[in-house]
Amino acid sequence: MSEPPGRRERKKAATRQKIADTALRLFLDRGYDAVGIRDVAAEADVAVTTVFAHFASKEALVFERDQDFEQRLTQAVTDRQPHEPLIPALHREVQALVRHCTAEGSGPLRRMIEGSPALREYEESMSLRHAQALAAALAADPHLSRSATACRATARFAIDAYALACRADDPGATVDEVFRMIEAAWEATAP
Amino acid sequence: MSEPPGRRERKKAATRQKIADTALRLFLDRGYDAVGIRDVAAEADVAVTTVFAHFASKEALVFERDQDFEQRLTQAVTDRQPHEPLIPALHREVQALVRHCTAEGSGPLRRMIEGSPALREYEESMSLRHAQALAAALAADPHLSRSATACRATARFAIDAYALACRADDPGATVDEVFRMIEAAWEATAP
DNA sequence: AACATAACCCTAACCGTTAGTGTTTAACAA
DNA sequence: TTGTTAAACACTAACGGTTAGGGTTATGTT
Repeated sequence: MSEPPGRRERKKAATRQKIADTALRLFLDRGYDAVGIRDVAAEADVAVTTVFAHFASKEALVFERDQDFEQRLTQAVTDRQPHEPLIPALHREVQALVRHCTAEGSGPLRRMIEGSPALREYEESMSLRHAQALAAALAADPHLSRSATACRATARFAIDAYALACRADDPGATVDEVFRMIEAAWEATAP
Repeated sequence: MSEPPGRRERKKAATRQKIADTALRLFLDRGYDAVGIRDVAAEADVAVTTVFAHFASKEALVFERDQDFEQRLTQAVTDRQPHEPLIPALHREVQALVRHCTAEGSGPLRRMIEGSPALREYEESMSLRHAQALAAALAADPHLSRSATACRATARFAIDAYALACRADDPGATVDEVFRMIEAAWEATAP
């Protein structure tokens, strides 16, 4: 799984990193809309096509850091202790994810995202994909035996909790409050 | 509120309608991605700039029909009988909206939307705005006196119900099931 | 009649994104 | 070592959504 990477892969990773770093720096410096892909490419000293060889879109440059979001969510479900109830495990993980997204130093980045419709849309779209992955994980858990609809709804509710908390005055309390609601909703689906 | 519209406004409305109709026809005919804005403009016999004077984006052309979605949702809350409990009223309205979106003849349109990432993203984005409007309506209701977080969460849950049902095998049953969950979640927030 | 302006047109461009077509260079086999 | 292959990258040109700039026409108003 982890062969010592050759020079080629190291160079590729370095190029990718350089592009991402340059982009984020320029975006935070001059504003997301004021920086074009051509600017990023020039500053990173690569061709425009190379940027798109590493990142699917301009928006993707901004969300380089949190790629494992989806994995962490689904693992919170699949890797929890046997017989540990679902909702507290999910609650804990969402709490952790929210802390990460509202951590010291993430302020300017969040402000930039909230300030750009394109970035907000992109983030929502990511969230929906994560909700679908989480729904699949819930549906696959043999201990849970709930309907597909219940799984899908609960997954979306959990993502809602995350989204609301990231923008709330008191993120921690928001996660707790919404998860009290989710707990009740989940119980209402018991077979 | 409703002065008899002059010739000018009538012509404007006619132009808008012609653009929307032409666009939808071409999209359903040849596929959303295969039709460019320049094609729509040419077929509707208007300038490209005129298209964007009436519609904010290419995607907006597709969703011309359901503009009153947001209004219907919030009115279901504000216009309900005095002392009528919130959730059943919301449940009924969402049920109606889902029926509208899964009605006979809406199939091709839905398939087109689901088939285009751009259209899906746009619809999500609309939904989020609707959720915010609904949350505001909930927060403004003097009979409800719930926290802002509870209102926001419930609003998003209701939108989730709509979104899930529109894509479900049995839309009606899906709305009912998710609203059973929402009812429980809402009760859990009682002061 | 004279004016103001809303609605529209045309052109040219900007920007994200992609296709097509080389060129370099790391990885590897002979 | 040398030759081969394929990945990574560069360059150019274009496409499609979107907008700015600047002009024309027709409508409502004085």
